[in-house]
Amino acid sequence: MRRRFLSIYQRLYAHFEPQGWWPGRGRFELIVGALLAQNTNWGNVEKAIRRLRRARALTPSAMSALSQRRLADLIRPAGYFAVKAQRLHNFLVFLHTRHKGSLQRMFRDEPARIREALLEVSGIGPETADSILLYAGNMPAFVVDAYTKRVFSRHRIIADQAPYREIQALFMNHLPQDAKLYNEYHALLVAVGKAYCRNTPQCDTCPLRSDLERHNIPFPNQAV
DNA sequence: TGCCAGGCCGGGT
DNA sequence: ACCCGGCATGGC
Repeated sequence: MRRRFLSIYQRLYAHFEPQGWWPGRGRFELIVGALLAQNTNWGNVEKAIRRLRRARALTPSAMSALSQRRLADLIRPAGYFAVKAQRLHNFLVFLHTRHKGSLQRMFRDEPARIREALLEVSGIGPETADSILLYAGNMPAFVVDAYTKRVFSRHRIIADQAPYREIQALFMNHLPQDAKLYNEYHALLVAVGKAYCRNTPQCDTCPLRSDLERHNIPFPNQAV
């Protein structure tokens, strides 16, 4: 099983360019991106981030100074703008009360404790918490998203209804605890998911096709 | 045109 | 412990 997790990664890595998700961005911008990206097209998230940058609102203190209404207006292109403005606000309150508004302080904590604390914030669920740990904190937390579930359940490695923690544990128990690896693996799964593993799968040209064949798994678009 | 995108919450069984 | 409706914009 350990080999299989690595071979899937290697096959994806060979097929796609390195994805380099979120390089050279500030931590706060990454956290904002993680919240805005919830069930949302990434292009729309980038628009919202650009608007925030233009408004010089991409620091915790600057964003805290905005009214909910103004914040919601700035992030409008990302969709769900009212809920997301509230969620950003919830995070800012958490950061302020628990870490004096300092991300530096927040990330000094143990990853497991940060995660637990983040999950207490309304609007931050398991995936968003892990995205924050991984992409903003450079901590080895594997991020499980809709594509991860889809790709791996179609390969019969996990059940379709498998709970988040179970899937995450599977990855983390079978891979080295390496933030860089988790970052790239997750990004590659999104890439292959978008290109080949939608509702109508394109398995015949998918880079993971040989993996399906080796394990005698019928293509999802074939009758089982 | 309709469907979908890097979820999560709150209320109901 | 699940299941579901709601949340919303922009791109194809």
